[in-house]
Amino acid sequence: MPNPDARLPLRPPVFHILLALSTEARHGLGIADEAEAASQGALRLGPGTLYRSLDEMAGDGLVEPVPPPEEDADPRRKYYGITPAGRALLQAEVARLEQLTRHARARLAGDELAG
Amino acid sequence: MPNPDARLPLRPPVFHILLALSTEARHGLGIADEAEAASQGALRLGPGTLYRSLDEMAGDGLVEPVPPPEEDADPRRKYYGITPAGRALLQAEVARLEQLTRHARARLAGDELAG
DNA sequence: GACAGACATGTCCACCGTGGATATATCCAT
DNA sequence: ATGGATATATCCACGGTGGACATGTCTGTC
Repeated sequence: MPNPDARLPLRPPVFHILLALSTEARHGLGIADEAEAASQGALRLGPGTLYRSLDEMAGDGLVEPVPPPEEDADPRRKYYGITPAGRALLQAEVARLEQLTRHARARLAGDELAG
Repeated sequence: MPNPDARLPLRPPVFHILLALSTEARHGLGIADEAEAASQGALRLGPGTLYRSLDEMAGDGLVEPVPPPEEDADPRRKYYGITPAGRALLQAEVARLEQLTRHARARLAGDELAG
């Protein structure tokens, strides 16, 4: 992945899945729960989007199956971890969003008065 | 609009149209050009999305038709300006994106080494 | 040990937004 | 006057979304 920017912008489900996996490996529904909590309920990841995205992302090398982090984990759960390529792509997207918000902030300068 | 957050997140075209209008009134294609320049070519606003979005946003009171800013402007051009409601919504979305990037940055702490 | 309900993954389908193609009209330059 | 560029507007095929549904498995209770 010489140029992650070519894959940007990330679709919201892909972004939130990468973000949820950035701290630790999780299983499908655990990712959805984490994404919903992190966005304060704003994002609801339906099963269709969730599992299809995970398949695609695994095919693209952004995430990969990993063994369960706990010995006695529910064997139905399939855990995924983020790959270096996935982390690089997440960083590129965050940088892009930061640039976007900086640009917007510069344009909205002075509007704080209007609350 | 007592609670702008209820309309979040904004679809990318709506966000970029509001952003392009945040500094000055513009006409349709001028908005598309500005949005493309501001995103360094990353966003291409097709005519379908552009004019449909403008119609919807005008119906929602986010933008409104305004007289041409120049006396000798091309009469074919239809200029739009951002309304207070549109500006409030744009601010809410920027705040949401900032919170999202802060959250992501906190999780990616230490990754700068991998650059 | 059998049953019921919850949990986890996976598939299918209808809806919606996107953006390119196309159409129409008008402006500007030669 | 003619041709190319500009501007708005509509139409349609494509892709993504997410809810409904299906299947299988685990856990708790009696």
